[in-house]
Amino acid sequence: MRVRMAPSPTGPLHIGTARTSLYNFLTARHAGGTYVLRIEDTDTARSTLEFERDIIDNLHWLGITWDEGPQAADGDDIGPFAPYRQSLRMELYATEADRLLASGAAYRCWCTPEELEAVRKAQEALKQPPRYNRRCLNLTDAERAAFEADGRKPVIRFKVEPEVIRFDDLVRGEVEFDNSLLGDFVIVRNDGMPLYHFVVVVDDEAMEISHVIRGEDHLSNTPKHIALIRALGYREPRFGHIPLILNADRSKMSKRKSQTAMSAYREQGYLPEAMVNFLAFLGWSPGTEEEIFSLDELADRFEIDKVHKGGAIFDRDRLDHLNGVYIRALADEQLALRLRDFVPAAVADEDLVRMVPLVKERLVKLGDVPELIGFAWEPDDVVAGWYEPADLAPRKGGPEEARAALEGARDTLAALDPADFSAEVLEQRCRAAAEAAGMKAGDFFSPIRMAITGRPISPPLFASLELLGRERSLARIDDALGKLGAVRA
RNA sequence: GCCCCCAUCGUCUAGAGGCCUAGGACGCCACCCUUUCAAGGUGGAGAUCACCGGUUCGAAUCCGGUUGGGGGCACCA
Repeated sequence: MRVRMAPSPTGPLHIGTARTSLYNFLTARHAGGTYVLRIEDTDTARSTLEFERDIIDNLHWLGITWDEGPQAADGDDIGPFAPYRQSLRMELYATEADRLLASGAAYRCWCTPEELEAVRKAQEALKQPPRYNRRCLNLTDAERAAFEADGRKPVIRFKVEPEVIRFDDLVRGEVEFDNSLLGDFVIVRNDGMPLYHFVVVVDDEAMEISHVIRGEDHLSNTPKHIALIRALGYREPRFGHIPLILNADRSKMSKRKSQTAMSAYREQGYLPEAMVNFLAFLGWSPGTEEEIFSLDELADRFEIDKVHKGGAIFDRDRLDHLNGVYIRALADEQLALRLRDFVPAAVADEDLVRMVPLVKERLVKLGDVPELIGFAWEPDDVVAGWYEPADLAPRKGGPEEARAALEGARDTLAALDPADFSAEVLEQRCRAAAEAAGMKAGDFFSPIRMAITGRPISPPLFASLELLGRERSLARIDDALGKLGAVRA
């Protein structure tokens, strides 16, 4: 089995392309087949090396690897059928187009876009299906010469025969189309650039692809491909059309309505293993109630014929949940490593590891870490700037309660030997201080929380104090007391 | 407009004629735990399986139609 993914570098790696790539990858891995990456960059106006780099990098990030094709955006292609970039395979396409021309399966057409548009309009007015009227199919030599003399450059059209095309789709079963409804489509532009429907067929044959797994948006293009395959005398691969990933309104997932660039998810701190797990289940399930799967486990269990037919909405809530599951499953040191890029470089690695237990079960995305525990590395005055004096008051109480709690906390912390500055001792002493002040624990702790973390919600208070240390904790409590005093004066 | 595909809780799904008074998960609600927020635990609401007909002793599962949704019909991919 040889499968391939064929992204077009006309944009960053799209969630849908990633899922299609994943399904291809899993299919290949499951069967012990070969996986090929081919870059479809025949649209030179829109293709860029930057996008190619983004696609390859993010595919690698997900853990998807391939046996043949470019391994890096600016690296060499590896594999027996190199090159794997279509822009480098022009001679082959030219040769195959010539074969089609020679056999009469294709012909040159000199119609201009304006003429084509006029014909289309007329057909629509007559409620006829809009398709090419074959004006150039049987031109005389004189007519062709006239067009050439006119400076017109011809496109090459494939002559679609009126026949019913049937195929057994890997996920949809028997499907049939009536090609007599199709117009003769263009396979080579008038600037000599071959077009998608043509090159995809030529390359799949050249690269000996046995299974073509792609999005459902290509289902109705398949009869064109099969017609081309037959005209060229190629072997017909198996086709499998997987359902589309949808926007919340059930239209095809688009940049307009959803976040579609994989890099955006990566930057927010989604874990690749969570993304892979999530994507895999958008249109497939193992048929059991298990739902946490690693890439290897997926490769083991995935079967293309168990893929669903209906499209699936991209559900952020579910992705968030899965991401949390994967974050919590990480060992502290591992999580610290993953968090590295989301925390200022000035924060020492060992300090970062100490922060992990405080944030681990609160993180939805790695990128949430500054919001959760930024107080640990931000300077005291910055943290003090996060709240107003009034925010120090406990839920039920005012400045007086805040002052009482803060003063009680200051005395308690000041009396502690630095060696005893642990969450456990802190909690014990502070509870005692709350009782001495005649306050409920919650009311007593909340002003302290605000003073220490600058926020009304935070990781556990005493662990936060321990993390910060005695001096910085005291300084922040004094800052809070100062803000309180300023109000009173 | 034409062609094709699809259709189970709001969402992702289990379900291949009797195991289904339709199961799980996310989200939502309540309670428990608790210094806040999470995490965790327990419970709950939520689907006449789009609708109508047919086949069958029996249908979410098979067939037909209807409706709804989606995709495709480029000198884009």
